Amino acid sequence: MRAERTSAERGSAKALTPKGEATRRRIVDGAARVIRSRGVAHTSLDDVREATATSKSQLFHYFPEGKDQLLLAVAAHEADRVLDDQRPALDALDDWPTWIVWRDIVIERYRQQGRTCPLSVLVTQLGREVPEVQSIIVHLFERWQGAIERGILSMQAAGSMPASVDAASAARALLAGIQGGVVIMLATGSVEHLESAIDHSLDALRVAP
Amino acid sequence: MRAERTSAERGSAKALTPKGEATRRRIVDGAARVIRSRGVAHTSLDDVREATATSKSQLFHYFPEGKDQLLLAVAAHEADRVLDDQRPALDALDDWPTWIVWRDIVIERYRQQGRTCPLSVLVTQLGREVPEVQSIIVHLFERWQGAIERGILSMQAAGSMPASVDAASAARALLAGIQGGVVIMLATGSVEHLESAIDHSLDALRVAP
DNA sequence: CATCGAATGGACTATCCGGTCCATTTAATG
DNA sequence: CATTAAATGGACCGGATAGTCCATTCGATG
Repeated sequence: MRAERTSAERGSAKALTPKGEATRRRIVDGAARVIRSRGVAHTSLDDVREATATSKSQLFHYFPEGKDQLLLAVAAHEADRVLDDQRPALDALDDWPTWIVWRDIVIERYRQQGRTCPLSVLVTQLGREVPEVQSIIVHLFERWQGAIERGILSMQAAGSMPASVDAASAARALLAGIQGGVVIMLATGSVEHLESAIDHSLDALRVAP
Repeated sequence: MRAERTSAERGSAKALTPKGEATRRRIVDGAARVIRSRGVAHTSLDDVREATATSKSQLFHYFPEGKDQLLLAVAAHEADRVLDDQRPALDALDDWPTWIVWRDIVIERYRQQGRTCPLSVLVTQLGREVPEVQSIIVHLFERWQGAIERGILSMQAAGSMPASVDAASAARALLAGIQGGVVIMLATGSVEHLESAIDHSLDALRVAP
């Protein structure tokens, strides 16, 4: 249970052969799949074992610190997915059409995801006694907000967004709106709030005619 | 595990004597306290038993459907707390000073709450196989958003907020911003996003001078 | 082909914990 | 004071599951 060693994440793993790496990947992918469909709380290591055609010893061979370490790897995997799903628009918010495309991608992505948020579920499961989980989320938010902020600055430079607004603060507000929209969607099943949140933020970024 | 009966919540309980009600309340309060400090995932019925000076049979006497039913009661309890903590300002958003007071209350409340959100943790734990948990959250959001919307309408009627904005949509965006601000705070420990979200929403509601 | 470490298989253990059961005490009511 | 139902105490059970251990196979390298 306890995660004593603070590293053991990406780099320092011990001599993985290509075959080993493939197996490790298969485990993480499979675990992510199972968790997405069933929820962490109802996913046992045996479920993962079965879904990935591996044995118990393999699970502990690749994740010697146990289940928490595996869940951490899954969380990192899911966090990457979140941003990947928004690309390439997220990295090219340089004109209004791209902003609208991005808006639609985000809304559609979460509409499809529906009532489950693998990431939130993993995070609350691992809880604060596993500090690495927070770094994953913080890092995700930083990258996400950074991309938005870069977009705003780029638009301001082009005169397409008002120079009067503080890009960093606006990016924070927009990111918060998205997160909240998703949270509310998890309960209500509707993206209505997500849409309102993004649209209100974007409205505030339109230049006065 | 299964919660077959859809009621068994507030009303229909079977003949509780004053003493019984007191015990039941003690259990819910105590469970909420333990969960807040330790997280659901690491709270067993024995922990609750110990913290509330009760016996196993009492737990099942008051919550015959088991742990899920108890967690549900705790969730309802925590949801009520959320709104209560914002009163009376939340119900009197009729002038700008009250809006600012409310804003400060919300931010301060969550600043103090810090990195734990008992409600989110309960909800993700119970998951979708317990439908009642969603009603609790949806109901919370409805009441919360309703109060905000009433405030906006009241301000518009007084000419203190622009009549051009759609009160319902603005309330949705503001609520989403708050939720997202809290979510981000859970990861980063900072209320910066919460502040940005609320302030940007309020800025959009100021009448042009 | 021999060797050695990585990769794999799967039985087994230890333990935690939700839930059951029955015995006992408390308290309200006639 | 007798009766009855609610309230309480706590031992016990059964299942689930994280983690261990050792034996076996695979594959690269000399």
